[in-house]
Amino acid sequence: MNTIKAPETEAELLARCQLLAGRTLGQVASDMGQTVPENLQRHKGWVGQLLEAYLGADAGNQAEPDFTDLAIELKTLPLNARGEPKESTYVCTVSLTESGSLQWQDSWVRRKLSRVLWLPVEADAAIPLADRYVGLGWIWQPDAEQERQLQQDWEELMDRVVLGEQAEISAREGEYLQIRPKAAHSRIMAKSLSDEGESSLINPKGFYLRSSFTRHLLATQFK
DNA sequence: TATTGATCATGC
DNA sequence: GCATGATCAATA
Repeated sequence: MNTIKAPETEAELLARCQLLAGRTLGQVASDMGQTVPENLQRHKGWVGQLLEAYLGADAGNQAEPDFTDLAIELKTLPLNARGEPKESTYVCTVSLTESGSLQWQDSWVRRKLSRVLWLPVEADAAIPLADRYVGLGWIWQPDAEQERQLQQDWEELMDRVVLGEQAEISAREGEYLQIRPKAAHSRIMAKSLSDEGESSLINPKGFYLRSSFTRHLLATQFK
């Protein structure tokens, strides 16, 4: 499979996005010397990893932005048949052990979302994987209002994590940012901090952006 | 049918 | 196990 060097400037990255726009996943996979899986049931991260490779993301599975030099995070935006975001977007794992002293300003969520390259991709189940078109990506930074919304949700959720209530947090909480299970399966256990400062075992959780939030981003970008 | 909770692949 | 990349599928 082919390897592509990381873009050196934001302009170079955007130029690559323009090459990508209007092409199908099958064409991109072919360029990269990859084969398209039959479906995504056993390849859930395939689209994201293919596009990372095509654009030259260099962070691999490190806890860093995809384009380390540019400090830009790449996220695909799966679209349904109506051209709206189909799924919530995974942001990062909930910090299990360092939750106590964390401030929004240096939180993992804020860092990851400070500069995001959104890349819309068709994800309607009726379209064969290889025939799905990639849209035009754009670089987003939260405006004051969006950041305020995210910070508010984040602080409410983190308050409960700090109180040792992480195990009880449900995906119903948070207006734009939610916490959901994030694991290989529901029986694996990770360390968390209980209210007594003891460690307890729960299943790991992650932060997600609700599709209502990304839908708004999309509408603002292409209005 | 939208949403919540569960699950799949990969690298170290 | 935990980080990356997400979508699947049961349920409300």
